[in-house]
Amino acid sequence: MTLGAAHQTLRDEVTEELRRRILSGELAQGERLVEDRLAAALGVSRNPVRESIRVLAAEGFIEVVPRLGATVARLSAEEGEELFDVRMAIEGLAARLAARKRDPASAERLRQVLEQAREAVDVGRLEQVADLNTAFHLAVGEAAGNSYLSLMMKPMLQRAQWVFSQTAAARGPHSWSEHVSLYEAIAAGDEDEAQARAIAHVAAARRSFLVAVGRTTKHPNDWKTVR
Amino acid sequence: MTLGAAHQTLRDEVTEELRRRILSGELAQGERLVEDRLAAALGVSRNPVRESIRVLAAEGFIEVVPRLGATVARLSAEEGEELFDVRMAIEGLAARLAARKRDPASAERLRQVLEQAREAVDVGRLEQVADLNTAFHLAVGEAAGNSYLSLMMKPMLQRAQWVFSQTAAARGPHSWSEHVSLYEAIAAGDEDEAQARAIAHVAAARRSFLVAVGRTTKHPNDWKTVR
DNA sequence: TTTTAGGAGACTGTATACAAGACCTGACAT
DNA sequence: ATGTCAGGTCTTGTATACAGTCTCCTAAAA
Repeated sequence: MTLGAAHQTLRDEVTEELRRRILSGELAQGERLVEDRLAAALGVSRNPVRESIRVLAAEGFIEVVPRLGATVARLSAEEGEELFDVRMAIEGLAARLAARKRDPASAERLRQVLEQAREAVDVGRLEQVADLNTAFHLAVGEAAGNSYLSLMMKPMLQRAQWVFSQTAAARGPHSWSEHVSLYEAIAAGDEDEAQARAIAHVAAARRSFLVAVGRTTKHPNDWKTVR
Repeated sequence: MTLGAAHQTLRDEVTEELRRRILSGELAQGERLVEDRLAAALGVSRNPVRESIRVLAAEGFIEVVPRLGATVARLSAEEGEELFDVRMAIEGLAARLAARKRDPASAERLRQVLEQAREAVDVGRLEQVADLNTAFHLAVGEAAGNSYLSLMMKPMLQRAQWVFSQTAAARGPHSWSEHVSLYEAIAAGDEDEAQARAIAHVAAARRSFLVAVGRTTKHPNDWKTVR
């Protein structure tokens, strides 16, 4: 394997690599995660792998049954949809708090991500766009200046990205104009507007998701694959 | 140690025990968690302890710095207050969804917890009351029938319990009448009312907290319902 | 044909062993 | 006084070893 030198510990590298593989679909829903195999594949011992599994389980990407082992979680269409309810509540709050705080550095960070995204969209690097989308939403969360909110949002947004990647439900460029208008409301310090736009944005994403699920699956409740 | 036989694996027992010790204050904020010592104290090897630490870190009860070790997280008064913002958003949503769903089994569960709480209050078992309070809020979350919401709420509510226990900011019996009225709104299927009562309940808890820490309220947070 | 017993293999759970980083201390130099 | 360097200790990171449990396959019994 080629675990980068960015991390200090193998368990962090393994955690990130496993999360990446799950988000990218390399590890399919329901797929069994055999510690030995993963360890061998990543060139490490079982220990870092096990610790990673606990973390990813706590974040909801993996399901663990004692003595039976770990599997990649399954996302039913219903669970996918449910996530949007949570996102609306959480991201609406994040946008409101961010607007209230109106921190210049955070605003700069948002602009930065938007700029990167515009480039990535132009060049058509779809993979990167998904990451930047997550980064933008996360940056709104950070801008709220609420540490527990940030802690919650990170796995939540990664899960959202997962839902989309598993559904082939990418959103068009209008998603980015929604981001821009959300940014503007935050920068203007308009709490109500910021919250409303964040909620509307997630609601739009939900509609895209539902359309995609309706299109790409024969049995809406059984769009999951595997095992 | 007296690890019960309720669990199948040591790591689950250790996780629960460590969480309990943190919530109860036996392990103080900022206290260093030395794996060897914990393992010896609990009569297990370091391995289950390490895995527990990862889980509790993901839940925000422990902070880990690679190669330096783990410490019990510190709760500033500000962080404690911030948690209430998140709770209002999340628990408001949970109450709304629970009212929408109106599941009889869930309602029964809520009644059950309320009944147990009434007994515990009568007998004056304060320790148990705190647990039942958390159990009630969690039951509302379960009643919403949203799996990711439940996943989020469990650590969030435990953290809330921690905030209160660390602040000696217990609430009086009126907290339970608020619970009852929340239950009634849910059972009646009144979404708006349920959400409003949940938010009001958390807001009241926030005021108790602020009084206990001797802090003046920054933002009354009067924002209304969502959706 | 269905059911059940039992045993081999695979895998997880737990413990132990070893490697390496971080911190402290004290001597010595500037 | 400040700095820094060496060594020893404490602790975490990682690997390996062993034990216990589950699965699955096979074959005998009903």
